[in-house]
Amino acid sequence: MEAPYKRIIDNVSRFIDLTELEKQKYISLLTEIKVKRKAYLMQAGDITKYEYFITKGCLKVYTLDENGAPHISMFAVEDYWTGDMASFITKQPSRYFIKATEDSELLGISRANYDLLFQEIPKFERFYRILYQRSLISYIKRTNHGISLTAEERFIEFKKKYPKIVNRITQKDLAAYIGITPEFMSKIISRVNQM
Amino acid sequence: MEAPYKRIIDNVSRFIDLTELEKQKYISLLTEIKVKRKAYLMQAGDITKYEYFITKGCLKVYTLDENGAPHISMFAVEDYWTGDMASFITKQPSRYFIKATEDSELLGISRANYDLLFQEIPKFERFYRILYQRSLISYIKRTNHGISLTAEERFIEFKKKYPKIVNRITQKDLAAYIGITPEFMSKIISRVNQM
DNA sequence: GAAAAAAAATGAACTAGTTTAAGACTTTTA
DNA sequence: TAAAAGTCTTAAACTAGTTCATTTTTTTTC
Repeated sequence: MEAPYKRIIDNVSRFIDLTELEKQKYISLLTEIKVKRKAYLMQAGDITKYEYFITKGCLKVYTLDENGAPHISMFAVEDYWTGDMASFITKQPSRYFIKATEDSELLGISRANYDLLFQEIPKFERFYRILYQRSLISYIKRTNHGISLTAEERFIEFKKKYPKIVNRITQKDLAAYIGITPEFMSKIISRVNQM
Repeated sequence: MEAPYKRIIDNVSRFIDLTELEKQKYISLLTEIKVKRKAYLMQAGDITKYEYFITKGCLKVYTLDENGAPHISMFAVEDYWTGDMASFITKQPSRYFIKATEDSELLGISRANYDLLFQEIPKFERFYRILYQRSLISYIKRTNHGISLTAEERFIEFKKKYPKIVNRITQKDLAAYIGITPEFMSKIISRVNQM
C-alpha cells in the first residue's frame, strides 16, 4: 500500500478494525489532493467539498473578522484531520480559509462518499463517533484552559505542546492563533527569550 | 410512557429510529436523578459517573481558575445534554462543577451502560456520532464567533440567542459565562438598558 | 417578618493588550 | 542579484476590562 494510504488506515485503525476488503473499499472513496505553499485549499464563501486528512505539509485554518483581522483556529500538520465541518455537513458557505504554509499532500473524502461510507461500512459510525468525541474533548480543554491565561502564558503553553509546529510557522501566524497583534507577539517573544 | 422518558426518546429520535423494544431497552439503561437548587450534581475532583439529559430545571457547568474565579461553560436547561465528557470517557478526575440553579430533574446514563448501549443497539453509534458532530459544530461556532467581539457585543448576542435563559440566571453567573467581572457586567447592563 | 447573606451598583486607580507609525531585517520573485 | 514585498522590532499614546473599596438593593433563611 502506498505511504499516504497506510497513514490514513493506521489512523482509522486506532478505533476500528477493518478487513482487507474494507480497507480497499475505504481507499476507493478517497481523493488525493496536492496543494502548493501559499495556495488555498478553500476560501470563505465556498461550500466545502471535502473533509481532509493531511499526509504531508502544513496548513492554516482561519477566518477574517469584521475588521479584516485573521484568527487562526488550527495549524494542520501530518496525521491531522481538518476542513470546515459546519459547511461540509450543512452545505452552507463557509467562513473559513484553509491555506498551505508548506507544499502539502492530503486525502479528501467528498460529502457523497462520506454518506456512502456509513452505508457500506457501518463501523465507520463508530470511528467518527470516537473521533468527534475526542475532538470535542480536546477542543473544550483547549478553550477552557486558555480562558484565564495571559497571552504570554498561552504562548508558553503552545511552545510546550507543539514544539515542532512553532518552528514551522511565522510569528505573525502565531499571533493570529494566540489571539493578539503581531506587535504584542514580538514583545512577548523578546520578553520570554531573555528569561 | 412517562413524560421525562418521552422527552429523551424524542431527542434520540431526531437522528435514529428505534423499535418499541429498543426504546424499552434504552430506557432500562437510564437512571432518574433529582437535584435541589444549589445542590451539586458533581464537583471538581470527582470521576464523572454519568452523562446527563435534563428533563426539568437549570444547571450551571463551571470550573474555577487558579485565582478561584468561576468560568461557566454552559447553562443546561430542558432537553440539553451535559456532563464532563473528558472525565466520563477517560475516568480521570474532573475539573468541573455542575450545580443546579433551580430544582432539577435529569436522566443519567452510567459509563457501564453507555458501553453496553453500543453493544446492544449499535444504531446508537450513529446517534452519538451525529450528536457529537453537532456539538462540535456549535461549540466551534460559539468560540469562533465570540473571539473578536467586545464583552458588550457578546452579552447582546447571548440575550438574542437565549432570551429565556437570561431571565433564569443571576447577573453574576452571566458575567462568569461572558468572561468578565460582575462589576463590569453591571456596567454593561446599565449601559445597554439606557440605549 | 427580622436578620443575615448574597447580589448589584458605582467610582477611582490600574494593567494587559491595541493602535499607529517608522525603521531594520528577511524572503520572494523577476 | 536587485528590487519589491513581507516580516519583525521598538516605542508612545490609548482603551477595554480589572481590582479594590464602599453603599444600596434583593434574596434567603430561621
